[in-house]
Amino acid sequence: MLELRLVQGSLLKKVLESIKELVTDANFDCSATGFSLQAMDSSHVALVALLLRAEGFEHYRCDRNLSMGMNLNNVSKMLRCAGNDDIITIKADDGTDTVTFMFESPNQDKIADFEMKLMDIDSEHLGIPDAEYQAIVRMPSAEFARICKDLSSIGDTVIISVTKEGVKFSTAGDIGTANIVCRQNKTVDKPEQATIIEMQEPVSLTFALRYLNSFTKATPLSETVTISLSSELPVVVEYKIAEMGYVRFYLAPKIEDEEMNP
Amino acid sequence: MLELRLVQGSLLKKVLESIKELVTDANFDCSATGFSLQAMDSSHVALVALLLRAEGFEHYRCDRNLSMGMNLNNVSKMLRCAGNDDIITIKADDGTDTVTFMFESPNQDKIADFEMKLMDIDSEHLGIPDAEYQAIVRMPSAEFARICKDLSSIGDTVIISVTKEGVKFSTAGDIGTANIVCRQNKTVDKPEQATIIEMQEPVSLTFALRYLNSFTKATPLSETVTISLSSELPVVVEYKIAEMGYVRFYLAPKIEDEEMNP
DNA sequence: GATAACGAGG
DNA sequence: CCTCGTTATC
Repeated sequence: MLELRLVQGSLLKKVLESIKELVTDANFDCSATGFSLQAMDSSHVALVALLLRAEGFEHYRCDRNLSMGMNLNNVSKMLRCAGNDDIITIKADDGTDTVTFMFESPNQDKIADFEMKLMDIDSEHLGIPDAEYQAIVRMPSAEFARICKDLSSIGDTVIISVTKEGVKFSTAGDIGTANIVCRQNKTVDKPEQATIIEMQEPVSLTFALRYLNSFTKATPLSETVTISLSSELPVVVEYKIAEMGYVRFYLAPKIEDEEMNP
Repeated sequence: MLELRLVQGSLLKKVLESIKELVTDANFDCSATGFSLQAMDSSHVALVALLLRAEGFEHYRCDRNLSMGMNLNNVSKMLRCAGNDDIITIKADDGTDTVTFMFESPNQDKIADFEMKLMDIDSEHLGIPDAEYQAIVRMPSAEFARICKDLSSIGDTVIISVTKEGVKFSTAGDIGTANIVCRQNKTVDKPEQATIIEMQEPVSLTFALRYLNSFTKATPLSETVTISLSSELPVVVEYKIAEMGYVRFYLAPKIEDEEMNP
């Protein structure tokens, strides 16, 4: 028996909007500690990891570990039927192969329930090692989204270079080249407007903008994004979900030979 | 000679936006008592009835009954040229086959007139008997519109079931099922937010969501919608037009055999 | 032409 | 939070 009640239902709506472009089918894993998902994107290049900790729910009951396979587009269709201030409850009874999403309007006048069949999905649950990163950049998520969108109108890939002074995003395409430098800046009115760089050593890596632009669909989840970089390691683009967990996106850097012969 | 002056011209704009998706050509009937229209939708499944009473106009002159055939898309194109706070005058001289729409800006700085050829349209004017309905639901029009839109992302038809406690909208589709229950609620801040059920006996009927979604184009006309249901009778979805009349949509329920073999 | 996504205003 | 008006896209 599973019953998870989330008062801020809009959070779940945003989570699904942020990952459904990348992942079509995935298993949602429920345990006593939380609600999580890990899945490769359909072209097996990027990886999404979602965690919503049990403490973030108003009620969290999960009697035994459960892996529920769902088509994320269908989940998204159902969640779009929830109002932004609805309370969302996810239910699954033992011995059934369905999940129910229940939406309660704030004044309890409207109660909706949506039932969906679960699917069997093979998933290799990859252990993601905690790595030490050469550089970690924290910046406003809207600014990162704007940069990725802007650069993708010039080129297909971005070189992200971090030094102590700042982070540089560079691209090149048929029509020309572009460089956007964001300087470290801790002296701002609000901490979420800061750009902060924690650097062990300078690093410069190349990524496909197409995937980064998908990642930025998570921008509504957090004012801030954290980008963790190391040579030879996948970049981690993390959006924290207040009081509950995170959505993390992983993407392997392009190696230089690939850049020359795309 | 016909001359109708309507200070709140935006009303007429909204009326046309609400019915033009459903009906392409129709006769506008003018008599001493008011301005009305009755037409089937192009697939002959739904019926639209409009009434604007003479008292709602600032000037209303109609010397003899007149039936003016128009293409509603063309009328809508002209009315889109009127500002939302323009005063609209509809004119037709005897012995001509044209109608003139005149738009005056509030400060009288701009006066526009648009003349349109009338068309001959066969129309069987159906007498719509005043029926007793088993259940009449009054609810906020925006809420009804939201429900119809949400459910149509899951299924094609909706079962509307009314009991004393509330009204339930249910659908089923490939990805799952959905039920939305609205409880009767008279204790709200504003009367137009109430959901009120007048029920003689419980009723449950099935309708095509496609048509209901067209009906909800009339939502801007009224904060409130009234849904009148009886077994074997077409549902009536009514949007009252303040001080003037109404737009009513009629749609026959699907019978169960049709549900099974669509 | 209609819907979706975005940004501004109430 | 919702509504509107606009734009972009199919």
